[in-house]
Amino acid sequence: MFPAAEGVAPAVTAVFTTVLTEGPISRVALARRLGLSSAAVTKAARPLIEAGYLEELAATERTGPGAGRPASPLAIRADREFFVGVKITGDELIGVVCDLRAQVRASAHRRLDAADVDHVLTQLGELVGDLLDGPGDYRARTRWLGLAVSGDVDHSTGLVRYSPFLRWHDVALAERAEKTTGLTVTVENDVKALTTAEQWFGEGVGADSFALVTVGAGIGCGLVVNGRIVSGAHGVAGEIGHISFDVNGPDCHCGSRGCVEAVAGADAIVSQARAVSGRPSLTFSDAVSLARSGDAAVGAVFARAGTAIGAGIAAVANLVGPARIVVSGEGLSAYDLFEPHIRASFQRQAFGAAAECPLSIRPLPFEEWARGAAAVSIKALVAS
Amino acid sequence: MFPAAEGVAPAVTAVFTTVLTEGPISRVALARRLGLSSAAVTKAARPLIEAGYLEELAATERTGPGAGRPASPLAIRADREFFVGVKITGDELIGVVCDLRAQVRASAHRRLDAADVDHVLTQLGELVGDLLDGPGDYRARTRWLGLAVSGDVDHSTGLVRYSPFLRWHDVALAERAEKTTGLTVTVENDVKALTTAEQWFGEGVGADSFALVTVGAGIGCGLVVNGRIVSGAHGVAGEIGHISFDVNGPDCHCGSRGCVEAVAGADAIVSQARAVSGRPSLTFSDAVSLARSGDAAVGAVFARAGTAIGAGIAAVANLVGPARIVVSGEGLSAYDLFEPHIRASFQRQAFGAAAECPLSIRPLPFEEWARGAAAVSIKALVAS
DNA sequence: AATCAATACTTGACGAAGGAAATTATTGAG
DNA sequence: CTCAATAATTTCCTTCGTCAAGTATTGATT
Repeated sequence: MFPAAEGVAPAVTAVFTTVLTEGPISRVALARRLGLSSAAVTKAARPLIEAGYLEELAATERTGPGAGRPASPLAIRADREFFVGVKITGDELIGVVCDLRAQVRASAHRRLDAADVDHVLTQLGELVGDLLDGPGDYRARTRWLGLAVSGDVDHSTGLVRYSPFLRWHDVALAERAEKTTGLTVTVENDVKALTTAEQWFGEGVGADSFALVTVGAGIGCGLVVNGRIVSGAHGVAGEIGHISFDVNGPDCHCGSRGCVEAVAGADAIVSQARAVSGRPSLTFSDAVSLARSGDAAVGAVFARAGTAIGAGIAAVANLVGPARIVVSGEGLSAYDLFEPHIRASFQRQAFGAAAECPLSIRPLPFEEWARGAAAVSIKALVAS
Repeated sequence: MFPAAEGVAPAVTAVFTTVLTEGPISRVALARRLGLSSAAVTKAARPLIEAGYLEELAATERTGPGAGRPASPLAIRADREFFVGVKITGDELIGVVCDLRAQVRASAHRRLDAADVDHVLTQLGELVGDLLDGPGDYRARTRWLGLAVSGDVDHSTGLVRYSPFLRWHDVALAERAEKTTGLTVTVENDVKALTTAEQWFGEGVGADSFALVTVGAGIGCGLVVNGRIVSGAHGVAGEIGHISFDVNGPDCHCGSRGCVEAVAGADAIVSQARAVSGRPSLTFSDAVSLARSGDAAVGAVFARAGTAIGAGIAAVANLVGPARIVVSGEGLSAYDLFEPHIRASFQRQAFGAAAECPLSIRPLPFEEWARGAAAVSIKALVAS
């Protein structure tokens, strides 16, 4: 399988991971970066090159003084292997094929008529078939399938303990999906999957700690601290949506009041917008249009939501002090309406140097969720 | 120095750390616990025993089936080495001598007339002399001094970057204290030091993650996630005191409003108690007495403070999901006034399973800060 | 052009660390 | 008094990574 599979040589994994995340890099630079001797890097790189996972690039133009043998950087051979990632929602499957660098090569989706496990698996099997047997001829070079599900997921066993949106309890999803597809399956919580993608292939690269905040139906948060994802001892972590920033705020379905989600969740925004506009059938995109066309009352709803999100982000910054924070999600398709209020609120409530934490605020293509699932399976390959 | 000093054998450190924190434990149990072969544990334990750090206890009564050779558990020889820990505040030095198990063997303190570095160092030298040359004859078996300071501290270099209470900027404290005392000095932020003590020798033992909340002049929080202390990329972490739980709450000195500290800090409690009681010179202990004797208005001040602390703790639980939370600090000498409100507020705002996180609420002897400093130096010994 | 310094990489001998399996130690049960 | 069970140790071996020496490839200097 993977060159380091049996007898796991730490250096092999370290070298591969570093080349994967920090791009073409010479052996000497790797040695410095990893605290290894250059001899160790040479030895670790060889099986990876022989197995086709790495390749040597032509010497690049020199930097520094000018004398000396030029480096021949190691790079990932992105098309050595492909990975399928699928995000499972209550009414849809979104699937992608990614290469080793987590670049999306193909995508497809399927509507779900029901969320029962059998139906989902049937559709999943067909979706994977469409992706792998369609143009691109990925089938032969694909062994892994990553699934992303919202809710409480045990990544190590592939068990979905409880997923409220899907109404699943204790579903052995990895096992069943392996039977259906013949691929090796990883299952992960959707926010954690997205966080993994960001950690290895996005803005989290090189950062020892960072936070990813997702804004959509719910407000979630994936956390990386000391280079590792935070899971929560009781299965709860990153519940930024249920931090209360206003003791007198509106009731939240969780039983508390003034939660971020009760003000900034998609449902909350729609119902507030309906109330202030007097239009009971208004949708989220109607609200966005109204706000953009200058409706002050609806604009204030978005402002209030942005302020709440900023408060939640400030709490993250004050508590764990991530190196950077990415704010993303479907809700941020209207990010122009949120952004200034998120930033202002964050600056107001971040304590001292925490206010220096860079925020990236950007919308999130829905495919990203599926890409996150694929990223988890890439990580699983490396660990295998 | 330490048996594993040169050529750092990971197993030696792992064995020592585990015996230190998880008490007398047999080699076989250690092997299971650490994922090592029993042969490796035998080899790692030998130099530790020879150096006098560990000893073999007599076989204990058996558990389980009943047949087989009884285990001879390994235990720390607590009096093998002693450690001085000193907490430096703006007007006092509190010092202790601890043994290897971080048990306090002696303590002393000194008032400070000024907080300038020279004066502090002079007093520190005398305090250390008093502790080591007094009864107990610790001098010969003491090589380490741990210092705990509030503010921004670079533990790796022993530099105090900025300490607001002491008004210190960029003081090379470790270096200077080593010259003064002749001991090897570690410097750490006071809350982190206390957290270390709790992680290795207190309620954090065995927990992969936990939080320590200190209630006093300020409200602080030390966090351990995935077994490691959280430091914050920008030097800020655990600032639970500046999480806002009420957008319309009172102004805080940090520039925001409704911060936990602005309601539950010692100063905030005193000034609120003065306002409601109409006694402008009332002290913190006066407020405690009034509340305990049934003064409803002053009682409400404490209730409000407890509610604020509970909100902050709920934010920690929702975000990082620690295995347990310890609430402690000078302010909790009046913990009977806080406790029910902390718990009620926590339960209300903790999301889902986060509410299952056990809270330990207890007062904190002031010496504990100094013990924390000593614990950091014990950790430094092990890492050396 | 020949040489040299500088840097990148490779090779092979060595040593440290930990594992596997056999061996010794010590107990309780039959 | 033997046997089964568990704990600890010993011996031998593999693996991993370092060290130091050597090869490769460049620009600069003579």
